[in-house]
Amino acid sequence: MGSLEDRVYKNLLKVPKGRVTTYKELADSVGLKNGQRAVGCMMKKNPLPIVVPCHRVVKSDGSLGGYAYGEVMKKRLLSKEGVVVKKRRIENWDETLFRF
DNA sequence: CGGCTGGCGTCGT
DNA sequence: TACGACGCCAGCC
Repeated sequence: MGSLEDRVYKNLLKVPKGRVTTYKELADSVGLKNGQRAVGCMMKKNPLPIVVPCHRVVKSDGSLGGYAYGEVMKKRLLSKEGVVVKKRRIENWDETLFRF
């Protein structure tokens, strides 16, 4: 507890369904100014895939980015939560993006 | 302990 | 708007 990854996961849990956050925002929220890739690594290593919704983490330009279980699955999961994804791009970006 | 890779970001072309 | 190059931080070999 208290480790970097734990803080990342905890912050990610704050993101409600139907909203998403970005690697940048998440990294910044834990004190890392340029830890976007580091966050990606943590998501990839995600020890609690069910509890931690890594599919709600997308790129800053509105594209979904990658996903350990495939981008298709990521898109499906997001769509199920109400996030509209149009050709690898999230619609209503400012409405969908959750800010800490 | 050194080097490479990766679910990325930002800037320049 | 799309693509390429460089930079960043945390793991893995």
